[in-house]
Amino acid sequence: MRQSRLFTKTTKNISAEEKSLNAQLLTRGGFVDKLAAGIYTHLPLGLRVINKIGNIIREEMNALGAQEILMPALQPKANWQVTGRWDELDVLFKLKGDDSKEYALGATHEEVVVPLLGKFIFSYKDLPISVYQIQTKFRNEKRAKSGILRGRQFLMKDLYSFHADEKDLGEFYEKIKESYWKIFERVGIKEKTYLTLASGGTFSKYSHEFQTVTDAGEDTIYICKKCHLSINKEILADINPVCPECQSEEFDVKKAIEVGNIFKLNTRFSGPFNLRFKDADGKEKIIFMGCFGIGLDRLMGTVVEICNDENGIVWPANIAPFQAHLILLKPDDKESAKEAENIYDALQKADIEVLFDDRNLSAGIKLKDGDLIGIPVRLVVSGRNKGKIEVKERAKEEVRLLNLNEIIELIKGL
RNA sequence: CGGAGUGUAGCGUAGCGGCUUAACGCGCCUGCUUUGGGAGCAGGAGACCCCGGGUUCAAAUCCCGGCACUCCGACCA
Repeated sequence: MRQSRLFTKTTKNISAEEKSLNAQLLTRGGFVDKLAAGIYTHLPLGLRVINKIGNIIREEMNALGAQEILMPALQPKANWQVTGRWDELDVLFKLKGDDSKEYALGATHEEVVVPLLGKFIFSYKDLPISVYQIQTKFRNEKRAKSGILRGRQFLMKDLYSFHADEKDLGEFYEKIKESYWKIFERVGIKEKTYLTLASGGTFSKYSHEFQTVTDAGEDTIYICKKCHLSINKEILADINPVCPECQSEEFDVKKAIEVGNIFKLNTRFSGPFNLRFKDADGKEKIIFMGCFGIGLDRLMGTVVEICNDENGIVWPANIAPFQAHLILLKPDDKESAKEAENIYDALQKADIEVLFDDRNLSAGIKLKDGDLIGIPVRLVVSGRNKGKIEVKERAKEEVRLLNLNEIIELIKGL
């Protein structure tokens, strides 16, 4: 894509009121725009990141055999009354149509997915099954905060699994854990992420959260020095002061942000909706469920909180908005302009996503913008280096002169 | 939902009761000069000073009430 055609612009001036680092960098770089507290537009660069995160999640969910669907955000009151959550769930947005029928905006989708699957699951032969979606969630947070980390509207991957018994649910739960680790590895935050024992809410005693350590986090976790399992402060009183996994009593205390949460719902929702199946022995049995979430916006914000330096964002290669940032430093120099056009074409033919800064602006602006936007590989064409292209990786200091083939190899290897 | 702070041009800010005809920086437009780390000169456009009420000869400025945003806390299936 030609940067001269990108309608968003970077800016130096953002409100002193915006304290959150992820919001500062994403706003300055033109990735997001805030409409209201906790409500953001994804601009072209930001949407590309979100889509890459979404596709990584899709690949891992599909690998588990889960099937992608898309459920409605607008949900009838009646469904929420079945589970009692119309009155219980204080973050639920409620609204009335002209006909005075009442609706909820989906804060989560158990109330839709359970009756949905009830239309298709009859026999033990239909189990297990899992479905997921990537969809907008609405939660009326009393206080939106931390930039895109806690919004009132956000994209979430939520997967719901259906099982014949508790044992099968437990096995699937372990598989999801592995799958989540792969996702967090691919988006570049695995090293700072800890499996964390947390409250199970109203569903079960405990759940597991994937908590990524950053000072921007809202949660406090106790990381076991011995086995690296961590414990959310919220339940520490229950099991204090011993790690359930290894009995160690030594912890590192850190702030962290919850990037994923996995629950054994058991029969909390299959019960009220009477979701049953006929087992091989001819008996009607209740279905066991699990639910498994990852917030996409929050994941993007978490990556930004971790991957940055004083000059801007440093995107991990797998989720960067583009793979390469080609910068034509002196657009008036016809020879290097032609060279840059040729490189642009060649990279695109090699199937590399490239942002081409062809703007007629000063060198300083272009280089600063490049660092702020944070694309992993920067290619500078200035007419200075005949036959070679100046290459700098965003995460490194070193500048190298390479030819086109070497560059393509470098980018594909990241 | 409690506490605190802040709302002035597209953005960031100054001005906080009378030399105010609302100023400065960024951005934007014109022209010229520039081009390896947010360039220079000259000219120009752009503001219901958040909304509503009040005090006063006089309100961006003081008072009251909204609304919005930010931070702290509570909350966070």
